[in-house]
Amino acid sequence: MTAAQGSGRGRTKSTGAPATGRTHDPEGVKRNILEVATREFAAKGYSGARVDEIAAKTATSKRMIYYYFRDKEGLFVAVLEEAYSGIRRIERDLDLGDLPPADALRRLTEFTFDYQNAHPDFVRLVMVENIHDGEHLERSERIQSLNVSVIDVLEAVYRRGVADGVFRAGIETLDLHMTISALSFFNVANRATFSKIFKCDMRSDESLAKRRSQVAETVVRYVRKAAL
Amino acid sequence: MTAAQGSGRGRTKSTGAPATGRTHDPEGVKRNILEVATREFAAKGYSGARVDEIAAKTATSKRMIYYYFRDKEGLFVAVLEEAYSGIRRIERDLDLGDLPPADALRRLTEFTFDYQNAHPDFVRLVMVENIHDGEHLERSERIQSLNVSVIDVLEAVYRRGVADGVFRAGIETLDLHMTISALSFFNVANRATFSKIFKCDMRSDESLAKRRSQVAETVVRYVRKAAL
DNA sequence: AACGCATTGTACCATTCGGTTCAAAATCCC
DNA sequence: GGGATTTTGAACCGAATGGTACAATGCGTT
Repeated sequence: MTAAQGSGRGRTKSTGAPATGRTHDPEGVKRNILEVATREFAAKGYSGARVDEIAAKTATSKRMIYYYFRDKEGLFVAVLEEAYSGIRRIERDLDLGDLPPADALRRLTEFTFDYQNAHPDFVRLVMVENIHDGEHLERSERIQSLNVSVIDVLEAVYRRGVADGVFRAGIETLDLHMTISALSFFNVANRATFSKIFKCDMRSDESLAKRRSQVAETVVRYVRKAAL
Repeated sequence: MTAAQGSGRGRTKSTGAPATGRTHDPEGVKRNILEVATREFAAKGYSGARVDEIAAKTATSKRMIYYYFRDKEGLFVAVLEEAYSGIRRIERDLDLGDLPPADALRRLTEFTFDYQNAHPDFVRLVMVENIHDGEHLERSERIQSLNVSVIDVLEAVYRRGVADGVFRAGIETLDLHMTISALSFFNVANRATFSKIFKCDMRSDESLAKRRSQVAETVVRYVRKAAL
């Protein structure tokens, strides 16, 4: 919060370096603010995050936060929107090719697991939002309108599996998705308390790889039609 | 925050009713504060909870909070300790009788699922603590010393299942517990966002019962030795 | 019946926090 | 190249917040 900003912001008048930094770069400024705010809200929760501190870690000033996002709540909603569109975008591009249903389901699960692990900030924001009963999520039209494509992908895989006779019938896609989410989410969300209480490491590459395959196995076994 | 406290606290001098309320009742006062604080921290997170508001909802005053718990952090740690000893106490008394391993595992899972559902405040406190990277949990000797008896119970059931040839070998108890926790936790923790995004109800008795049996089924299928 | 300690209430304080004022500077567009 | 508009910064503000000073009251003990 000291050196990163201040007097010499590297895009001032005299040296005249319009190369990278335009002096007016609204999108860049907004993006910058959102990135910093994402980290702060994820790290300290909604109330714990301080607008002043977010501003300090930004290349711009507090004034700009209020200029672009109106107030703290507006900023948080924007952060949430960004975070949610992140996964949705990736989910949409998820291509399971023509894998056999069980393999496709396994891959989809592992993908979810990996995504959550790679994006702890997203996971934490979801936690924060849940503490607040999803009130911000409710307020955002943009999030409401993001259609959840995982469900479709998952549905297709499941149907294929049932048709092939490898999956048992009667499972609802949403329930299946909930299982996948729950197992993936927990590993990131409850890492701190769980690992402290049970004195284990949940972040090492080995633990992650191991857990990842367990989660996938759990999901597949849940839908697989029992042999015999 | 209005009528519940104020002038007539029902235990004042003149009417002299020593029946219930002793004027000096440290334990009662502490308990009262902890109850209120639990609700507040669970509802609004650590930073979002206000000491003044907790005090206002108490039968006593802010002064007492600082007198007994030193500061806001001390209060939160005490709240966490209470919450954790809650489950531990129940876990300890969990008796699975001589149920066949699969049934015992199912019951243990359902028990965990039910407990979390019956104690959303506990779940939320764990979320809050995770947002803060478990720093308070680390500080509490009392929590550190609470031994986690579920693991022993689970271990016993699992071993019995392997011995009986109904469970496959090679599963670590801790991993199994993580699966049970994850599936139970999610339903309470992410209720708000999940139900809003997928437009479903996760609190009705039917959904809960349905989900409960799915979770148990998921766990059992994970450990059960595949027929054939 | 009075001492001393645990317990409680009131009023208050310093700081922090979200948010704003006011005006300057840079840019765009003609 | 100049005026309207957008973008930015520093200082400032009132309310809220965590925490305390101080005094007082009740209680068990002797």
